[in-house]
Amino acid sequence: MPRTPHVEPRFARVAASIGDPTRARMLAALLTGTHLPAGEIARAAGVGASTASEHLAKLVHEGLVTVEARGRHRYYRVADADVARALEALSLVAERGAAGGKWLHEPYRSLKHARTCYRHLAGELGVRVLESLLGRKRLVAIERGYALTPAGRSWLGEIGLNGAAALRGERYAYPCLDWSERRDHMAGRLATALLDHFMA
Amino acid sequence: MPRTPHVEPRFARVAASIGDPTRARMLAALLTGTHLPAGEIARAAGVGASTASEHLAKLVHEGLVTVEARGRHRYYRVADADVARALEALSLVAERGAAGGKWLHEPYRSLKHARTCYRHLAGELGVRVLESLLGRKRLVAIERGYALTPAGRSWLGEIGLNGAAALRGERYAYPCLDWSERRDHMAGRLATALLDHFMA
DNA sequence: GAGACGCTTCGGCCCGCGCCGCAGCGTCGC
DNA sequence: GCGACGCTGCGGCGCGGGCCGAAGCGTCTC
Repeated sequence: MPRTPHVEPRFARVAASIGDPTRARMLAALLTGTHLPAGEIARAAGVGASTASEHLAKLVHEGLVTVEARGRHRYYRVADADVARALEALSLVAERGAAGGKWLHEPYRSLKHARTCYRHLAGELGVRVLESLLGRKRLVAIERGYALTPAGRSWLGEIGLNGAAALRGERYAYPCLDWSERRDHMAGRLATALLDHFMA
Repeated sequence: MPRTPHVEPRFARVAASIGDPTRARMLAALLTGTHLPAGEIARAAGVGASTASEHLAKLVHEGLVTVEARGRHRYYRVADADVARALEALSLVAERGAAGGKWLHEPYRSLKHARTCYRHLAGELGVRVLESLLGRKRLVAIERGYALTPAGRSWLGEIGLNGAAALRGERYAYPCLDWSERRDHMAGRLATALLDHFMA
C-alpha cells in the first residue's frame, strides 16, 4: 500500500490551471493588461468566446483571477500579488530551462514587460502619478473613480497625448488597490494611455 | 486574426508538468525526501514503475528534477532552488484558495513540513549539525560521504535514537550542496532520522 | 419598446495523455 | 557465469477535458 495513497497536493490544481496553453495565454495577457474584458481575452488567447468563458470560470474558481461586472462587460484581472509572484517564479524556472543565454530573449522580455506594467505602473510609479495628478488638480475624485479637470485636459494636450482614445467611455480612470504598495494607484484607459506615452 | 497567434507562454509547459496530480505527488515527495530512487518515488506517487519512469523523464526534460545514476539505482532530486521556490509560490496560492482558516490544516502542514525539511534542515540547521558532528568527531568524512565514529554511535544511543533504521545500508549520510546556504549539509537516512527525532 | 452586443451555459465531438503489462537493458549478488 | 533486481521503452486501452456552435440571459443604444 502506497505511503501517500491518493492525496493530490494542493498546488497541483493551481499548476494545472496555469498549465493549459490557452489559459496560460490568458494569464499572460492579464499580466500585461492588468485588467481586460472577457472578449478581449478570448481574442488574445485565440479561442472562441464560449471556450474563453469556460477557462475564465475555472481561473476564477481556482482563485487566480477575479471578475468585476461593469455594465455589459465583465472585467477580469489577476487576483493578487501572490498569483503574480507564482507566475513569475514559474517563468523564472521556464526561462533557464535549456540553459544558455540564447533563447532567453523573446519570452523573457515579455515577462519583463509584464513586470513593468504590473509592478511599476501599479506600484511606485502609479501611486506617484496618481498623487501628483490629484495634487495639481488635474484629476478629481468622483463617485466611483476619477475625472479629469479642465486643467487636466489641457495638460494632456500639452504633453502631446491625444485624449480622445484614452477618455472614451466613462470610468476612464479609477483606483485600484496595489498589493505591493498598499495604496491606491490608477487603472483604466487613462492609466494605460499614460504608460504607453511614457514608454515612448 | 488573433493578436497573439499561437505562442504558448514559456511557463505553461512548466506549470503543466507540475499540474499533473501524479507528478505533483512525486515533486512533493522529493521536496520532503530531498532525493529518492525511482522505485520509491513510484510507490510514493501510487503508480506503477513504468508510469513513474515516464513522468520522471518528463520532469527531467523540463528541468524540474535531476538524475544521478548510482549503481543500479537512479536518484532523483529537485533541480534547484528556483524550482523549490516556484513550488512554494504555487502552494501559497493554493492554500489561501477557498479562504478561511479551516482546511488550511492538512495540506498546509505538509507544505510546512516540506519547507522544514527542505529549507531548514538543508539550510542553517543542516549545515550547523553537520559541522557540529564533524567537529566533535562523531562523524568523519569518507570516500563518498560520511561515516559514524564509535563516539557518534554511542551518542545516537544517548539521545535515544535507535540507530538501526537510520544506518541501514551504506551511505546513510552524505553531503548535498544547499543552494540557499552554499555550503554542504547532510542528506541520507541519518539526516532524516535526526530530523524526525528533533521534531518530537 | 426592438434590436444589437457581450457573456455564459449546454451538447457533442475528438484529440491528448496518463495508465498498465510486457519486454529489454544494465547492475549487483552468488 | 546465472538469476534477481531496478529502471526504462513500447503498444494499447480508456477517460478526462479542450474546442466549437447554438441557444439563452442580461445590458446598453436608439
